[in-house]
Amino acid sequence: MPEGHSLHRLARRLRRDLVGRPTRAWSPQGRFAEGAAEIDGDVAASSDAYGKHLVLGYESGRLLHVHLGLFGKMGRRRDPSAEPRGAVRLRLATDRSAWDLRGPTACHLITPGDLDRLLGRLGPDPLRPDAYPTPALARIARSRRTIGELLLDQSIIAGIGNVYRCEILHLVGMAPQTPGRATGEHERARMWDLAVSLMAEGASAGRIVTFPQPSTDGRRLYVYRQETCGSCGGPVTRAALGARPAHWCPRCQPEEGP
DNA sequence: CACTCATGTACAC
DNA sequence: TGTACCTGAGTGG
Repeated sequence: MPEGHSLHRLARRLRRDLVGRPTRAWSPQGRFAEGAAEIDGDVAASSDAYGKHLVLGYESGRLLHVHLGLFGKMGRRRDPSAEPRGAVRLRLATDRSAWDLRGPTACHLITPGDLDRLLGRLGPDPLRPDAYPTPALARIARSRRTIGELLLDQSIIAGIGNVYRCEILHLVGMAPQTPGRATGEHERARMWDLAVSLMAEGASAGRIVTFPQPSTDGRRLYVYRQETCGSCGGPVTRAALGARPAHWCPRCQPEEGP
């Protein structure tokens, strides 16, 4: 699940649950024992998502940075004293609940300088109200890289993952191989607007839905990991683009010139 | 049941 | 460039 929408949803739930409360922290699995000890008992002050990154702030000024990666999870337990199950990297518990972090790519305490550097290498996040997309869209307009690669580059736009990339390209009718510089201004603006609206819906719903609901066959996506295209019913093509498999409909998303 | 693959980085080499 | 992360949905036997 963890594209940007999941992290924003998680940040909101953690904010509701943790902020303002003294929070016990420890590492049942042991791999974050020292970091957890540093924030143990601290009062949580903020919970924010930036693209796919989660940052919890504490009243002491300490900052906890989490990136879930591909299969990291952070799940809520109602009973704060419930026994952790499995490989729990970090448990955060207040008087009302506990949160268990498993399998993250990153879980570190960071300095304000680290946070600045992190934010400095992220592009605008469609889910942040202050996001300013103009320079990012201009970079796409100048780039010889493919639009499929550019949409996954977190330093251009932060928070889009493989599902949203494929779905957004379908909705604008563009093949992922299209060079950034071959995209039109209107198409670039529409890709950004789609990212904003689709990811906001995903954050509220808790899952990615791009196909109009209710769909008769339970379909939620047009092309990502689909056999047939949700628009025309034709076969969906799958091919690695950069490191990751892209899915698109060659009929609805024709390749354009360079 | 065993096995593969996945919504993604981070780091070792 | 390859591997770690070590979850969980889906597939096949």
